[in-house]
Amino acid sequence: MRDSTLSDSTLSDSTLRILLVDDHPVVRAGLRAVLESAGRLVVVDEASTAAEALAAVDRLQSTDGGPDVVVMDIELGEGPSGIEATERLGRSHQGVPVLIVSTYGAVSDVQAAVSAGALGFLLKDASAAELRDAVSQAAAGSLVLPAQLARRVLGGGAGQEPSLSPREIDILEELARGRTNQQIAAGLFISQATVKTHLNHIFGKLGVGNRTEAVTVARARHLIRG
Amino acid sequence: MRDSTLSDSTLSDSTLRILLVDDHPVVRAGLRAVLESAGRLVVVDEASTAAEALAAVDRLQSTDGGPDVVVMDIELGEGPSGIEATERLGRSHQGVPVLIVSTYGAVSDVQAAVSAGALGFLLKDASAAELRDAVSQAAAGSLVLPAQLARRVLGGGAGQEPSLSPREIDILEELARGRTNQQIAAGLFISQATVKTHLNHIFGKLGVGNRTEAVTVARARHLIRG
DNA sequence: TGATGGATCAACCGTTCGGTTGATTCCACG
DNA sequence: CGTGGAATCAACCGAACGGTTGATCCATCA
Repeated sequence: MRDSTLSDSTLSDSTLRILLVDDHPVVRAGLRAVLESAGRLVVVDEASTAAEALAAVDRLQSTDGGPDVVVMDIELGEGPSGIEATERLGRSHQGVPVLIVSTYGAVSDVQAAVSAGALGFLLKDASAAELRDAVSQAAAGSLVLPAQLARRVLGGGAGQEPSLSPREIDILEELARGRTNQQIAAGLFISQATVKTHLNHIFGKLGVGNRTEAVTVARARHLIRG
Repeated sequence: MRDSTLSDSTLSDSTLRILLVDDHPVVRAGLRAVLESAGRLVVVDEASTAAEALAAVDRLQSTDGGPDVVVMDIELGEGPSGIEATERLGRSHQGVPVLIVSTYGAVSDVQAAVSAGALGFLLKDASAAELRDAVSQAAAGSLVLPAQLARRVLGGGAGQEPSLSPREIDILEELARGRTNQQIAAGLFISQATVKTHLNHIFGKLGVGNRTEAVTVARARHLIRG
């Protein structure tokens, strides 16, 4: 499955190969420094966008057996968010453990991350040891949630996070740009009727009543960039 | 935490001593890795809050001649922001060059940083080379602003940043929550006509054509929370 | 193979929004 | 003391939105 000179099992003391995904070079350097400081973890590649991340996993899987863990920032600048990237990874490359790191610990973010298939959610103010432990746990298939987050997320114990389809995300992105239904229809080569159908589905899934609120909620849940 | 064997003058090609201020251990590690990768820069101390930063500068100045540059995150978690810390540093320890780093490049943030006395404003997605150059420039007393930010701040082409009135901000906050004009009117104890008037002013000032886009632009410019 | 869910489209209808014009009050600034 | 900006309100109208129902096509999946 991976570097055969070390081990071909998933022994807990073998080297863990990590793919870093963050749009900030500084943060990537920091994560790399922290992760590699203990010796057992090694960063085999870095990506700064969702697209790069997908490509990197592809490449790594076809040549090296793939990364053991993907450490992904929830925020990736312009393009798709870390949540979206995680969802896509889950659909195309099942079984790759993703650890989401974020600056803030909004309950909705954590829920969105877990719904998207992430095997962990860490804050950027986590200590080096916490980060390394979380990576190990994720590699072993365990879900890692710091106590303070877990309490808030599980304590609230509400409903499930409904997941939006890729097309619905497209619509949402257009919405955020202030486009009218007509403009969205033209831009996506579909009819206004279809746009309205998607919109109604989106409103239902997000629990909102209009487009403006939909954008706000989508942003808060990192479903779209921004 | 430092290295007195290198130099005690401020010659331009001597080692530059840096104080890092950021509340995220990962980001500090990243900044340190990037800054020290070239050899001429050395991080002599780190702080995670404004108070720690002030204390660190105090200590460094009384024992070693102080840091040559303070690299400060604009966001420092709970306590005072990097902007506030910069202001305080300017009042109590004149002459310490501060370089602000931020995730976003809101014009208002840049203006606030410069007003507070910062000698530079960098985005976290800056390259390693940009960061190191900016530190050198700041140490030499020059203001460093990446081209893309400078253009926006100095109004290269467009116009001034239109300022919204407090009432308009109120309206904008309600907009972001997805409220209808009727709901906004009720919530603010005014008529729908007034809401519409404010809305039209807002659209004009922000250069947008509808409420959804207005919220997006307002958020991007940090005019409202979120 | 039937079921499910995503994506597409249509027609209808009431509500809300956005644009415009014009007006009044209040306060700050010079 | 006038000027101007901010905030308030009214009335009108066309355009856009939101809700609803119902339908087709297609891929995936049990």
